[in-house]
Amino acid sequence: MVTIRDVAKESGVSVATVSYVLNNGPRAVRPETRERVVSTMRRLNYHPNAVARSLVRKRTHMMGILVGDEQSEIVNNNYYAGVLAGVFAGARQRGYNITFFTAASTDKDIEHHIRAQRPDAMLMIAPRLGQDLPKRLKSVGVPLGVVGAGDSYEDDAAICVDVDNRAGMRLGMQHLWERGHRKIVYAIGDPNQESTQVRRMVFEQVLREWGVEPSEHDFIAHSFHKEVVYTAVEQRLQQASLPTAIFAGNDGIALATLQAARDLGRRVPEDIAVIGYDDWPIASSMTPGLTTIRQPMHEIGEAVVQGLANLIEKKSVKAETRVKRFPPTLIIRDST
Amino acid sequence: MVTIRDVAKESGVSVATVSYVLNNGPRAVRPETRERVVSTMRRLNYHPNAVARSLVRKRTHMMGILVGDEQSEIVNNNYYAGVLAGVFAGARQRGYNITFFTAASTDKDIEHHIRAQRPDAMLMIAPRLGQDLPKRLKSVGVPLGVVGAGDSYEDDAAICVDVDNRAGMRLGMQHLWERGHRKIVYAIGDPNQESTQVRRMVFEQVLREWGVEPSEHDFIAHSFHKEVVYTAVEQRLQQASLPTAIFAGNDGIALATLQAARDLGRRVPEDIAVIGYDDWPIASSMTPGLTTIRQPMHEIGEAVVQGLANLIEKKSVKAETRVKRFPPTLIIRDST
DNA sequence: CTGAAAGCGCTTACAG
DNA sequence: CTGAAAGCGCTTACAG
Repeated sequence: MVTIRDVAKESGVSVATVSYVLNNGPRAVRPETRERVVSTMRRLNYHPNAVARSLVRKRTHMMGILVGDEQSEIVNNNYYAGVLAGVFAGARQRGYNITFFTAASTDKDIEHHIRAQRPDAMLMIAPRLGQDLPKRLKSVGVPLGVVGAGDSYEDDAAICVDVDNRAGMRLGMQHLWERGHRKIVYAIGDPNQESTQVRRMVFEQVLREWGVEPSEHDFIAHSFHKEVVYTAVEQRLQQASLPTAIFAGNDGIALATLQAARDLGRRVPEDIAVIGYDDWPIASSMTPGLTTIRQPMHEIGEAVVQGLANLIEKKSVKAETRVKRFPPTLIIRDST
Repeated sequence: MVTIRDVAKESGVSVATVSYVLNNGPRAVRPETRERVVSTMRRLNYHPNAVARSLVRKRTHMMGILVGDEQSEIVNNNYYAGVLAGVFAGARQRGYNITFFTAASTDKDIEHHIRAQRPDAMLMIAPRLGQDLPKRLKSVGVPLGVVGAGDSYEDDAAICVDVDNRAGMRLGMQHLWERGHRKIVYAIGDPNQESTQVRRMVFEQVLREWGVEPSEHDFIAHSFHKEVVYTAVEQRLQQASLPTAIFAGNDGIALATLQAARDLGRRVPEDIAVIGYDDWPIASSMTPGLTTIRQPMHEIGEAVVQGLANLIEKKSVKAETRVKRFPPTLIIRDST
């Protein structure tokens, strides 16, 4: 590998000078000298070693994401994947790489890993509630960007981006109301997610506004696993006092719901309406096409990275960009 | 940040000694000394700087993946995502991080980026054919692992892992034959993918074995985009000389195919049978449940990383592990 | 406008 | 068993 020293020697200048042409400053270099250096860099096929650079600059141009024991999110959760695509796009614009830290499992391990690797920032996508990692990161001094956790980590995260879940839930409920639905069951996701909590709250709130007192019976599944959802829907649809609509916690839950309804011979939306949340790419291909609440996953992913990049580079960020909420959209298809 | 020097001073030893206890060798340290060093490391909350380490060791413990202008694969291609999950699992086992290089677009950029970042290896998942990146990487000296490209990059890649596509295609064709299908259309994917090429070849071969001369008319779509597939299937199903079955290039194509058939009022499998390829997590949730050829995506992802790790660490790899083919499985559901 | 030198935080021969 | 020192490949004050 050719180093800065080789280029210096070959150009008859000092390594300092080579460095200054490499970085376009901060000190000026005489045009002829710069020319000469540039051409020998090209001739020797020189590429500055980013590792050495990181060491002295104390900046790795890398943002980290943790990947746990099971990496099922990437495969089974299109929200996660959609946000990730946005994260990559944002990282590309700002010149960051995205590193998945695989090695760690306990919070302590993770802290160790991060202190060792020196990412410029860390990212959490749809984290579970009640983790103390954000606090640890804060003490380590690595800025944290959190996506899809509402304001639950607002104190310890530098950037919080999410969809406006209250608005999204109301959008869906209002749509069901307009379609004449009064008896609605919520096939709700993992209670350990902030979004689940908020949406549940709004669901109950809206029910009360309709003059209906919500009960535990209105919630089923409590999980994102398709098998669990399938069974829960199957059971609920065979009990007395049938709902006319099911609100699904996300489009994955909606898919399992459609499947259970189909297997029971129920027509959607005639016998039972189904509405999802997220608008996964496959939503329009479901049978029937799924009505759902769209989250701008790509924009959300881009936004965290932009926010973090601003923070890293400008050392500060406007208060109104620290916490960002994107508006959801109601996408009406054939399932309601 | 506390450094090795702080620990040395605080323990009354040299930095060399601290380094040797840190790495458990290669030189022995007196037990009492080691004890003392370990405890001050803990007390000072010391975490060795991986960047500095990488600089001297010339090993980053990182494998890189390129992400292009559009990152749609992660969202729309469950094969890619499934392999990725396996890659993460393998990386975790062997102590590597996975970095997505976002910055580059041209091959030259990419080479530059890689020379700068110094990944221990690079990974390509389902790459398009005819790229010269593999050759460039070879000249850079970074080992390359290729997944899902058959043997097309065998000369320049260090590790090639894939499913046995010939076997997979035969499995599907034989199943269709047994179900009585003689007139089959192949909704084929992007011709720029090795898998597409191989499967097409086997498709034609099997047809000839059946005594049927394949024609251009037997292939439709030539793309992985669902809109393109939808339109192609829609048109084909309204022409004369209807097929009794459609073989889809992957499960995404199969989904769009099912959708088109449904919208035309065709019953699956009664009017038209559909078989997919890959076995995405949603395959069982389609309407009807999709018969498909399963690829062990997770194992494939793990295998590349294991192969590369062996290469990096042992400097060599057995010839039989350099190229690896996993057997596919026929998963029979309700669409055939 | 430019060079010589210190330093980033480690590892590892060299010498005892 | 251990320390002093060189070196990995850069950046950036310091001095001219």
